Amino acid sequence: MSRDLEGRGGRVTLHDVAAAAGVSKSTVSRILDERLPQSDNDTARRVRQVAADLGYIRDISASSLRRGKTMAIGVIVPRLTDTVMAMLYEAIAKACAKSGRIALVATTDDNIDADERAAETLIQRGVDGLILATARTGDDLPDKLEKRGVPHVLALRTDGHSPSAIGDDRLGGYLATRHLIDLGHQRIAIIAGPSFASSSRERLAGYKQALEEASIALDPSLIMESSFSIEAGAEAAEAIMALDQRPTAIFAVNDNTAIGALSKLTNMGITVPGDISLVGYNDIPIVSHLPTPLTTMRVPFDQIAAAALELLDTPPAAGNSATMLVAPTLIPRRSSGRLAE
Amino acid sequence: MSRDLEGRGGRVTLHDVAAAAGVSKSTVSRILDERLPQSDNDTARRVRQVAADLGYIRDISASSLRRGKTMAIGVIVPRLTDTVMAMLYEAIAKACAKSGRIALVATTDDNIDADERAAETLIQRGVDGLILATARTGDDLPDKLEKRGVPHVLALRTDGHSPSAIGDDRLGGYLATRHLIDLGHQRIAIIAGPSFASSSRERLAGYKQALEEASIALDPSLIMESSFSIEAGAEAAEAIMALDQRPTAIFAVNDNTAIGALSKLTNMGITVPGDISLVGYNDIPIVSHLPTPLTTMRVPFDQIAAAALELLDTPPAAGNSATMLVAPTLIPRRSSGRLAE
DNA sequence: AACGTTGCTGGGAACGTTCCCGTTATCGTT
DNA sequence: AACGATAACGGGAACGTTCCCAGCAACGTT
Repeated sequence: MSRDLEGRGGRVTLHDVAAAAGVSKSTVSRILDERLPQSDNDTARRVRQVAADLGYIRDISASSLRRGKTMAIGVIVPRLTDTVMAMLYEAIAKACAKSGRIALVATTDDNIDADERAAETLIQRGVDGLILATARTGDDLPDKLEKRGVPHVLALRTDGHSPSAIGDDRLGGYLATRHLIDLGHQRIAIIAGPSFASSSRERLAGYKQALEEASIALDPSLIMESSFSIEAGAEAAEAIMALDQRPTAIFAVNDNTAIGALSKLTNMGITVPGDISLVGYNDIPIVSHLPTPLTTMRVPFDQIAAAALELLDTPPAAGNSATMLVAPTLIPRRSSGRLAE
Repeated sequence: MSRDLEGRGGRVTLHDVAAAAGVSKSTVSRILDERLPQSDNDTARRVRQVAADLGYIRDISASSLRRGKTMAIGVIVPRLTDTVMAMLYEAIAKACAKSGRIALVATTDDNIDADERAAETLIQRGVDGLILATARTGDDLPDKLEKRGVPHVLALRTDGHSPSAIGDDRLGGYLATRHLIDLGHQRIAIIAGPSFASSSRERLAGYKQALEEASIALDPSLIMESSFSIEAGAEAAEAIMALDQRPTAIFAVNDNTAIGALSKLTNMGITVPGDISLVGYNDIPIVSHLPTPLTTMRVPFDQIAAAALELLDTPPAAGNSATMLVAPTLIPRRSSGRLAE
């Protein structure tokens, strides 16, 4: 009632709360410290009440300055319009929220310079660590970060030596291909994605492994390198269908290329799964709603996000494995069917 | 060479730079202030050089504390896995970067409580302003923000009185419908979206306006309320096709519902555009790659983002129009065709 | 030669929080 | 009743930056 401070244009500070509650600002600070076990003192309760009444909000800048931490994590992805990246980011954001942190995101458009610029921007923002989903072979950003002492983790893709939280892409590639083999397919093409990404390389490796295990000879002409885009999927499908000996099934490195392939096949008058079976990867929301719902591999982004944060928080001891793998699961849908004899 | 400070575990501060350059920290601060016109003094150049050599990075927490600004803008969207929202966010992030700001994003999953929580989170993070893409009728968040003195703008959707940067949805609805009418269609259904969003309401209004202008009687049974989801589009399409008198064209309130509709129609053996024409809204990347590329309205998200920031920076004088409209354009593709006689 | 202008400089007080540390209160033990 | 242990508290110095203000030199004007 007799508070004449609050009108003062400015914000409610710790000092104001302290004055109103009749204690020192140190005490208020201690009581409102979310890291300490919440005391249910008499004063504690009163102070919390007063703080709430006054609408006190801790000034994060002052807090961060003093604590030396911002409780912010930087996330770098190629683009958010790629639903896979949006899913990853949302998972990371949710995991961050659980530990009172916030995830800042920057995009690079798959431009390798933008990658460094994005990192710089986020570092200037004072993030406590960086999660990179843009790793590609020959990218030295992780090493630079290492040298500068910036905590960082790779997600979804790995460079082979930096701490990484990734899906088990080899297993995924194996399971997807194995699924097609189990359906009777022998001649299976792969839209292989770019070789600069560990995810595509590993999925390809899993594909080869499944073929070998089933004693199916590897036909190099069935391996179509591509990018991750819808268009690349369409082009690859076209190239595959131009082969002398057409395959009866296609494993696409991700849902985007699968969508492109599906589109192209439909336009060529080739039915899925009637004429050809198709498997994608990632299980982005849209693929279950396509005219032909897509068989795909589901990746537990929540676990990848959690693993990434864990790696950031407790960097693995040198020599220890710094890669956390999470297993994908097959989601069978209509786009893959038994081979017609 | 003779710098023994930098080893000290910690960061390079203004003080270190000042010492190394032989000037006071005030001078360094002034020279490195990015808001002032860049002076090309003799000392200025030297200080900048020293700062770069030492790898000085301004502590954003300290800076924000002192300046009373964080140069961060909060963005609240339902979800980023909705490509429209991802596009909007990327546009905002880019616009922010131009003015040295960063965009923090929070998602609500279309949950109205999460809306307030998201705002709270971002405010606690000290954002200088908030951009809301979640406005719905009956939502009092904008008013609460107004009362608390938190600068804010609505984007994509408006509540009718808060400052808003939106597409001209009525025009868009009109143009889309008009396009179908021009192709000879008379019986046009609309998958109308949710009535809680101004965007769907206005697109519906535009639809009605186009019909009226063409003297086509409005048939209420052709108006299907829905959500914004793919599934809702499929359901709506099914309902529309169950009508006694089927329409020859459908205008879907957004691309998602159009995709759902397309999917359902295909599965019902109804061809697009052979049996029925279809128009979507937003031009998300995927729709140009569908088996039947989708005719849709393109929304200039860059302009919406720029307008939103402008409204945040220079709040319109009371009484002045607080709504900035940007016009969408029709992108004709294969999904809409001339009515077969 | 005295005077205001202009431009650059450095000292030092903020910004709001956290955290160290010395003080005081509370309690159970001998 | 005296004592040590434990817990809660308050004063005050940081954290790194910005910004006000006074000082000072250089300059052109009267």
